[in-house]
Amino acid sequence: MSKQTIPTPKAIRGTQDIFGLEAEAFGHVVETFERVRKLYRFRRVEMPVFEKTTVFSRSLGETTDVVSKEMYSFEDRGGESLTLRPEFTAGLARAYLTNGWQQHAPLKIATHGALFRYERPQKGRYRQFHQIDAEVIGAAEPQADVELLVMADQLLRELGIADGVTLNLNTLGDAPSREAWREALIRYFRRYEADLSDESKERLEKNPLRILDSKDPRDKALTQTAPQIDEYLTDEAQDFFGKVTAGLDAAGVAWVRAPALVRGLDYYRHTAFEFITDRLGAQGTVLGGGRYDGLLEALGGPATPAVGWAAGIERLAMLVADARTITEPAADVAIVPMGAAAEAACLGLAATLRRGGLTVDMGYRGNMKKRMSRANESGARFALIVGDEELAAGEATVKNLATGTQERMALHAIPAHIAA
RNA sequence: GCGAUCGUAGCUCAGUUGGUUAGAGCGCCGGUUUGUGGUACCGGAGGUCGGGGGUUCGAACCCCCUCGAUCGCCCCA
Repeated sequence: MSKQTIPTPKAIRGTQDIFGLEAEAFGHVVETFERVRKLYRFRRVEMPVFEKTTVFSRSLGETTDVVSKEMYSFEDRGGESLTLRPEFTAGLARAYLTNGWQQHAPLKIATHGALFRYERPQKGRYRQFHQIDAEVIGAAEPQADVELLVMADQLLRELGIADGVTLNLNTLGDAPSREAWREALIRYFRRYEADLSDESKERLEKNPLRILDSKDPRDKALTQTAPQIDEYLTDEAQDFFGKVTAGLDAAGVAWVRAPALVRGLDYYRHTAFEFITDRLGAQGTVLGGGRYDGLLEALGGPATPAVGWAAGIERLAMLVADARTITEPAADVAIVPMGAAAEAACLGLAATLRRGGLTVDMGYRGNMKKRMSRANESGARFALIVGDEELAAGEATVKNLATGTQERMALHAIPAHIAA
């Protein structure tokens, strides 16, 4: 562009500047979420983007990858370790405990905003990314799981991206079920340890459930015949899962059982789910969540059942943009003043029309040809041309940009003409 | 953190085995038209070839480093 001696700073890796149509798609996702969440009476929450590091390290577990290498942590001037939130749930749980929101239990809340993880960027995966999030805290009932899932389903439908998206559903059972299953898996995989991929050999020690969703063909051969959670579900856990699936069926939400869908951390119980699309490659999960009875205790609170989900706005926006359901809003009218006197008068005209709810474009500069050209690009149905002649008569020339026909008209008659 | 592919104009890309002043389309600006857009024609601006180093008489092209992007792995709480 120019010979600069001052180098322009570049954007941070993994961040994005979202503009125009993409930003419209992004906003559409958030607006749709806001609308749907109100239908289900989820209350809005605004949260800080940073917390004490312990909020995340305790709730997520010190040894998880997220905590050990993916958090943006720093010390403030008082020497306290703070962290940009890598997820919503831990902060919401903290707020629930520190603000006494127990009084509202069961509390249905929703929020959205930026999250930060120090990861290698990929399609639909960024270091600063954005999610919408819904949680029910203080409800042990399967109805909470159902309500969240039905809401998620409705959201995807209203976004027009439900085609090609499948709800994958699993249960991890209650604590005894989960523990029995976990031990059975360890016994099973230890027998075939030599045949496992290197990653899964390590998972066997750290996070055995994760072997089940390994992509390595060597592992896949073994996971086929691995013990299933169903064999280890207690009656209570079975009953819980049955109520969730029955609720989904009653609400007309399609789902498939995904026995390999797991959550690594111990406090995950019962329901685990992901809405997965076939259109985003390796980043196919479009919305995911589950029940996390036990998290609140990890933060020093009383035993509190909770369930929730989150969805990446960028990924949803990509699907929305692919579906071509989004356009940048067109103007209703474009005003084309000619001359200084007309320009001043047109500021008044523009304000009047906008106060009346019309979308109005009026350029800052340019000759008439240029302004007409801009009027055309704005998508306006009408151009209002005001020169000295019109001004003197209290009129404007109203040009229909689609047909090219135009007529002189009194200013006060314009709103009705446009509305017609 | 690991692997692969790729960085040329605002955008999408071309650029021969290394060989003069690096091209096209779209977009942008101006003109044909100083009160009329969308079409057409004419003209113009715009490039440290991502950055640095090296090889060579000569590098957009070859080599090394680096930054970034894309795709995948790990991970996805």
